[in-house]
Amino acid sequence: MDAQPRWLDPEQKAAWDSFIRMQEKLIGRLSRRVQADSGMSAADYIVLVSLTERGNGRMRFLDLAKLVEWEKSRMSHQVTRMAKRGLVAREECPDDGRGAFIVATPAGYRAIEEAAPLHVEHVRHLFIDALTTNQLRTLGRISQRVLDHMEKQPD
Amino acid sequence: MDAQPRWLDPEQKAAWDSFIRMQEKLIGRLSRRVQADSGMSAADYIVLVSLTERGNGRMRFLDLAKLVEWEKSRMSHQVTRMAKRGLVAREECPDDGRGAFIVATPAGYRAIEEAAPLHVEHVRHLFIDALTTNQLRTLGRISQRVLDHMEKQPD
DNA sequence: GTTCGGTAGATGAGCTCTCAACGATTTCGT
DNA sequence: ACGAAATCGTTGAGAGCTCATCTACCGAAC
Repeated sequence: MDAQPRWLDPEQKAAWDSFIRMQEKLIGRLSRRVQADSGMSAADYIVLVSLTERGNGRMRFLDLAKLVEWEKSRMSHQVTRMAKRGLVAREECPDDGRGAFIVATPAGYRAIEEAAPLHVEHVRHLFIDALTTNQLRTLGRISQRVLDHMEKQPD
Repeated sequence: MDAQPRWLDPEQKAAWDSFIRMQEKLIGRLSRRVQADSGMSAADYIVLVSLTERGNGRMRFLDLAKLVEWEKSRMSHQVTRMAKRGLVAREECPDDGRGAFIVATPAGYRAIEEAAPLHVEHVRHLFIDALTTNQLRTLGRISQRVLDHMEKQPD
């Protein structure tokens, strides 16, 4: 049966709404700014950061996809586009005939090194500066907690 | 000059990363679930909610766009698609020859009334249930603070 | 009443994402 | 060794978003 949905109480709803609005506005602004000052999309940016920071410029396709938590299809299209613009390249994997490496090109390194400082500044201005040290720490903990909670669920 | 970017310290970076990952994963899952169990995208959902909850099923085009903080172009395309599927309709505005009303159709009402309880359940399972009452309250306050901070900036 | 700037909204091109299907290889069971 | 199943990654179609541009209308100034 369960005909009565358990609606959120007003405080829960207010918190959820604030969170959603904040998050949308923040992400929206940040990606518009990154796009504006580096010509890269937020997706380009995160791919290059992951590749250079965590993989030393070279990573297996699916590892990269898992790292940023994208579907492989999305990553594949993204890599195709970035390869077309010369930011990354595909390389064959000797160990596994199906596999591929994604490699950051010199142009890719240049792009990310140029974009990163501006990106950090935007993160500061939009987000970090709005909060006290304690609030930021708290938000980090809460985020991690939601993340852990989701890990336990399928999907 | 300013050749040295002010990088985030490790704690700030960790908090930012957690927040970003959490937010992406959460939004991703939620919209996939809404899509899966109602056939509506998150965008459809929020448009219908805004329209029915705040406008009594009928709102001026730009008011709706402002309410959800979308560009008018996005809203226009969205309304076109939703109109094609019969969820909303456009109506002329007698007072202003340029203007238009967006109206939720009966099918739109049915769709939102069917989707809303499921939506709430997903929000609970993914998010609310992960946090204590206090944490949720805190997150709400922090979100509002970031929001207020952004309001003060252009863009 | 005409002209001029501003506002309401639509539209088209191009890029990005999702979903489902596919080809190619590897791995596993027997 | 051989067929089945799983894994790696690509592709195409269709939906969605952004940006620039466009038309139609309003309101005020002259």
